[in-house]
Amino acid sequence: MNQPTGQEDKVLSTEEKIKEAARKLFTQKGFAAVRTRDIADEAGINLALLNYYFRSKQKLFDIIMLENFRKFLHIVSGRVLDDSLTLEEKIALLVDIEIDMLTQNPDLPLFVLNEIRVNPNKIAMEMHSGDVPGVSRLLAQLISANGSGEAPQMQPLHFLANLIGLTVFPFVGRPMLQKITGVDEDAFYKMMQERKKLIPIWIKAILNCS
Amino acid sequence: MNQPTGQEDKVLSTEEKIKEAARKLFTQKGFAAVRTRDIADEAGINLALLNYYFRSKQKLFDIIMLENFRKFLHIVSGRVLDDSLTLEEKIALLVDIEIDMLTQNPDLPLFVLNEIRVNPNKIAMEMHSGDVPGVSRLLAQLISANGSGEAPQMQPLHFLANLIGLTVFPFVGRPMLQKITGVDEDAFYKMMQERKKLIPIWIKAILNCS
DNA sequence: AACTTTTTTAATCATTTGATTAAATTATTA
DNA sequence: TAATAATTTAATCAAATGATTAAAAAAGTT
Repeated sequence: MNQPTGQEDKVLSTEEKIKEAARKLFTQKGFAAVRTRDIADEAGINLALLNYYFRSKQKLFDIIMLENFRKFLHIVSGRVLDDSLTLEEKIALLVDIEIDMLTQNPDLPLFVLNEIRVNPNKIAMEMHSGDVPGVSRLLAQLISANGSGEAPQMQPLHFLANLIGLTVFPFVGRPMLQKITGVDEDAFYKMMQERKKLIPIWIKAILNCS
Repeated sequence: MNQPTGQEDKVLSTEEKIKEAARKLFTQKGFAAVRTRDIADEAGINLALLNYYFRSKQKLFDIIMLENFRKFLHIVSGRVLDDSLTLEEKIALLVDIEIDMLTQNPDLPLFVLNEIRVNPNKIAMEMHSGDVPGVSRLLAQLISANGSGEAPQMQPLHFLANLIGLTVFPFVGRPMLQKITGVDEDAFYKMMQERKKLIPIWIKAILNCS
């Protein structure tokens, strides 16, 4: 009758309904701005069930936070990790994957960046002592490229800040950018698709100009 | 005896003490995560004085929000507005000013970006119907440069996203970037100073490569 | 069907929190 | 100095909020 028809959260267990409601609200507004009653209403369940399944608001939040972190960071590791691609190819792949992820989860980066600022240590173990798998290999590749004459030197932090900044920032600043430029939502997301091709070119230009 | 010695908030009126405490906490943690008692404690005043001087938590927050917005956006307009500088010169000036501002107010961008997301309309009038003075002139200059053969075409949104992304993002993502790259705080802020010179070069390279 | 376990509900608790009040203190004015 | 106004304080209120409880309903088991 009703297979996954599109958006409705049918055929979800109570526990899943709560979690999805919590994910939506927490990711949108952060821990402090969300009431447990908001979550219960959004999920369409009795308030007590939240505590029945998840013990406390904080424990529920922690689950969502961890999943959001993984979604934001682990994108990188999976496909970029193994292959023996060139630096340029990896960049192109990474940007492509990341922009798709951001298009589907536009609230994610602001949530993650806020959480990291509030609690820089809680994330520490998630990127196990500063080692997000894919990224560290990418940086190693950058450094070895630094040695060869191919591209001039660039500090890993500058490189990462540029790559993530160009990729992620437009999503974080979307309302501001739209307001200033007058671009509507459709056009905005089309331009984000354009950036899949543009950012790798720009990064290359940046690497070859200092 | 004690002139402005450096950091202490001496010789501040009660009203000013409350406002400074509120600015610090609200900018750091947002509206919902801050208690009026936190503000009173931080300011070292009686809780009732907050309402005596500012009526409500919301009204106090609105004042701080407006000032933070102006600080974040109006940087641009002042000095970049009048001069008859070239596009490149304006970019260099803008990046320089903005990085100094961000170094002194590292919490500002995340606060502003959060607020804009929560309430995109409240900001609308602050950048009066999409017209931040300095920026609109900058974009006009970009578009006219688009016409001349000097630099290839680039959409204003891409241009702005790149410029702001390269400039602002490192501050928003500082804890993450530090954790991944292992760069300590001193080195980080030194690199932000480097970016004053680097970003204009990079932007130029980006404009000349598509 | 009888019984047990799991899930759900409505009601309630204890704290927290934004705000107010009336009295006390300090500063200002006449 | 006396009177008046402004500021500050401690106590308190009412609503919001996270959490719990006991009973009811549903699902599962024998």
